[in-house]
Amino acid sequence: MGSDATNDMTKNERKPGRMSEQRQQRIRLEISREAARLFWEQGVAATTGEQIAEAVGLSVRTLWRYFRNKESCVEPVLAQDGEEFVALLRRWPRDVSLEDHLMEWAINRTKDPDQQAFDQAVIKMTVLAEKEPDVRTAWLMTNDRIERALVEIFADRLRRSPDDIEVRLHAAAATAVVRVISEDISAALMAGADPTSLGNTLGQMARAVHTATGGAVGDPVDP
Amino acid sequence: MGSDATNDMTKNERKPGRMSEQRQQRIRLEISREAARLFWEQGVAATTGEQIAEAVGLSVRTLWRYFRNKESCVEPVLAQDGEEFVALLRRWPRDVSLEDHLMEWAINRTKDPDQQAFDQAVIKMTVLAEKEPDVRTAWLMTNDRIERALVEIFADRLRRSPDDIEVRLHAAAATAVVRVISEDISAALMAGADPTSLGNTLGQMARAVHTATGGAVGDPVDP
DNA sequence: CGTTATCCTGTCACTTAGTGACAGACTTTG
DNA sequence: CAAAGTCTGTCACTAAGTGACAGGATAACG
Repeated sequence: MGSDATNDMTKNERKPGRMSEQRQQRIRLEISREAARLFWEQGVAATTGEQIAEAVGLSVRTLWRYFRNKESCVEPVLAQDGEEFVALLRRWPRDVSLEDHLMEWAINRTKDPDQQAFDQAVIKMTVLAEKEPDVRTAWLMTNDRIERALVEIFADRLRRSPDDIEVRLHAAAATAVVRVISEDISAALMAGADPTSLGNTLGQMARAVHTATGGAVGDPVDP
Repeated sequence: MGSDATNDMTKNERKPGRMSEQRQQRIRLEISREAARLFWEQGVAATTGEQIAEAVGLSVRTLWRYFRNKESCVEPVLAQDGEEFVALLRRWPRDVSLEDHLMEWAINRTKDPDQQAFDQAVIKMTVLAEKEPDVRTAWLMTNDRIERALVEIFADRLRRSPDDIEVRLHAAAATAVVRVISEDISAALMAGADPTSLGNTLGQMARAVHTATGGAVGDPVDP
């Protein structure tokens, strides 16, 4: 007695037949890419779940096991940049300003060709989100998740509670301005703008976050 | 020639059998109330379109003519407070601060009992939006529309273009903080908080908007 | 390497969401 | 009242999404 069997692992309980988290995500992303392609080519309404499933090589039933509805199929693609941004903020050193941190990242950033092709899909979906309501809901849900992540990150950085209303306000405002700038950049790139001016837009993001949080987030803080 | 017949009205083209805009909105609101009630009582998934239609006394076909899908049925209820807020901002005099304007409105506000019962539904849906993904998408879409309205309002007040990125950033940040405060208030009221402290929260909103816009929106501006 | 416990997946049958077409009731303008 | 156009319900239909079950795949363990 006193020992809960099969429960003594510290974390990450991997059971016999379960497939790796990584592989799950890969499949979700694969589905998302195809869904994004089809949505772009023929519109959301004209694209059926069957088409998406077929494009990926899955049964329709399995598709609905990975995504609860058609719109959410594009979320992994839409979340791409946001996740990267959130991951970047998690590594944000306390003694560095946001602008410097983003800039340094922009410089060290590697751009493999596969990634670039993928970025194209992200841009397309972000632009599509302006017009297609179903894609827009997916886009807004994605940003909602980013906001929740930022609450944690900001709380940590400001040494405040994630329940603190001010922290939540800062996270919401920051997410909102980052979203708008993303939309703006996507629209510009789609219109054929020069991508080399991207370093500038990261600075713009940093400044926008600083402004939208009333200066609370962006400057270095004491360790 | 040179005269496009049936097109010479200045605006508001009313055609023979068309019913008034007002009546349309009333029906939408009626549907929304019933949908909100059912969603609250039994959850979204367990509520069918047929149930909503029956509760209102419409055929299912007609229900789908008023709303393109199930989630969006609650949008009119969720939009209630937001629309009021937007209407309030439209009447915001240039020589008055946001805080003063909101406060004055709070004082002159009449509270008839039917309205109060309705507010209860708004609060319930706002709280429900925290957990139920389908209601959350509706809530986010509602706030997205508010944001677009704020772009126009801010552009007008700041005498800038609605396409100006800064104006859009201000609108996005402002909408975001107002949304978070709304969620906070709703949660508090649902938990049984005293509604008389509401005057204070309007001040909080005004200050949050001022902060989130970097001080650009909130102060009086010259006429 | 084989066993075993657990999963992931496909098939099938099913309910619900949502749409197109058409006919009749209704409503506003003249 | 007449005319023109809209709103609504009925019917038939497609597509979205789920529950149940059986077989194949997979990771842990010996």
